[in-house]
Amino acid sequence: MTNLELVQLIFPDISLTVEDCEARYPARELPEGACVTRFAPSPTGFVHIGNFMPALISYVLAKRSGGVFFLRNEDTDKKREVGSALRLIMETLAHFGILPDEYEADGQTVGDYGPYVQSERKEIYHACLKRLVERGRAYPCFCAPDKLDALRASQEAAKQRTGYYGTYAVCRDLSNDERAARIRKGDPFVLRLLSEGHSARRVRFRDGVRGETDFPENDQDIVIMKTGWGLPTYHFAHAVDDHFMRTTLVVRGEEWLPSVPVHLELFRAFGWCPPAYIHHPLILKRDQDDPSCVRKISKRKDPEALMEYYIQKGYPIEAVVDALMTIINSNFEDWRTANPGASFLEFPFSPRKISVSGAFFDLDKLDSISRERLSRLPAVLLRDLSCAWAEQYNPILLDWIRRDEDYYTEILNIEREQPKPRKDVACFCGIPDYLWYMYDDVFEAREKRYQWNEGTVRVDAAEILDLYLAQYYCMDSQEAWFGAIKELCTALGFAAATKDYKKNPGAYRGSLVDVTTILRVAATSLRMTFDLYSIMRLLGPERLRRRFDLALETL
RNA sequence: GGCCCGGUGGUCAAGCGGCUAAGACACCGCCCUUUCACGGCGGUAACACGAGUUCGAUUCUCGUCCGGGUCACCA
Repeated sequence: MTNLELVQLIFPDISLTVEDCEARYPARELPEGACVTRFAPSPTGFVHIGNFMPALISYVLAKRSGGVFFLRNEDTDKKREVGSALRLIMETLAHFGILPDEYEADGQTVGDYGPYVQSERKEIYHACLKRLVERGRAYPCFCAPDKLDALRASQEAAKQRTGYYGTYAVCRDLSNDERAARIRKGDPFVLRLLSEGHSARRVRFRDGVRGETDFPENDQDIVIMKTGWGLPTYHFAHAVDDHFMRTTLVVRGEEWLPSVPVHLELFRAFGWCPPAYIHHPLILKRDQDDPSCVRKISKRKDPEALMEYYIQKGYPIEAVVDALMTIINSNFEDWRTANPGASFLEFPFSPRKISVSGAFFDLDKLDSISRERLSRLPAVLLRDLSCAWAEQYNPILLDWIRRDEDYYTEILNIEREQPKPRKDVACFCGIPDYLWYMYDDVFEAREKRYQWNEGTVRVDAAEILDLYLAQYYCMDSQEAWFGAIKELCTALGFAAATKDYKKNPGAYRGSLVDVTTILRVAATSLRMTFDLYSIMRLLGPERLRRRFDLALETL
């Protein structure tokens, strides 16, 4: 039996050819130097930071070069597929401003190189598989999983390289007649690549991060079509899809580096030109339970591995992107300092500046970047962003905002729109802790400890608070108010200037700091708050009086 | 175990044969200050180890050690 007859037996219904595909997916007409990149997730759940990283790099590189960035749904593993995952992935990407030029969603296909869902590309894979079988570069393998397990075990015992290769590739040597007979009998089978590689020879290729690299050639007869629905494996789909979708640059994690020889052999088997590759370093994590263990950041163990984490916490998208870019590209931070307002797309991204070793993702650093960004936002913008976030993730904050948006905005505006704004909040979820005490019901309901200075006594505090409300509640301006505070100090025998007190502590009951601390703690229960004048002004005398009464009871 | 990729302060990292080895985050101290914060100034802290090449190695070579990745009909 000839290869052609065997092909007919395996793929009786496929009339599509590789040439048809070539014609259907012609080379893209793009400007010189434009790259075509893609994000190719498998729809198994939330977006992992390790997937977001290549998506971000791919997007930047495509956009900056005037190229195309597309989304391909790699749903060939039907066991792990989660139905809603693709939608979620697209939403997450969109949340961070990454919008693919070509994609398929809700039955809508955008772009000329689709379908963009692998399970819908079966005919294309089969056309390519046909070609390989015809040429004798692929063959059906009937080895059952348990047989392969046994093979591996025996190889390990004999200290041999494991895998399906050389003389271990027993189905290689089946005649086409035997193959046909078993197929007709209904025996399940996979299709394997017939590798022409030799492990003693080496393949050279250029990685965009590391430069020239070489590996032993692939000599494994890897599975290229799985049993069952006849879907391709990742390796095969990668070659076929990225060829016909005319991808010019594949960005993926370093964990793929060892399989490059496989991919190169696949491309060569078809006579196709492989894309350029960038293998970026992995994001690592020190294990909580075992600090000596460093590992790939993991969905299961590390909440911050999911992009969803940053959305839920309410980090501004620019901060997350900046934090990631800082890790990816060693000169991003300097650029950001020089261009604080620019979009990350303006950053002259150079693959050669991608670092080569794995990195810990530092949440402190993210917080710092985020604080900086949030502090530069006008109050109304922060109000809108945090409100939109609260609608999704924090009904309590939403309630506070909705009661009186202007009041909320005024609180946010305290010490904000000025050259050196406060940097108290790193994410929207930090806002309630920042301003809870400005809401009376929250303030009164919360169990709290009044952070009085050591030695503060009731009579002193009462005297200060009474006098303050009775005579010195002056709110014309910050200056007038502060003047009143000083006057109050003098009237009660406190030093109005800290320096005077330091010079001669015995001459006073205390200093202005003691007085303002009493006022602050009485008003908020806290020693650490934003500007006291603003708090007093927003609270007003009635609410203050009530708070002062409450406070005195704790002394 | 085989193959691969790495190894500069706690973290991210500049460096690309000659430097007192940048910077950022974190931490500590001081100053400023009505508190906090912001800001300013300063500080602690690093080239994994051993050979070689060289007048000279963080930088080049080799070895050792350590870490990571990968060896599926998962991607």
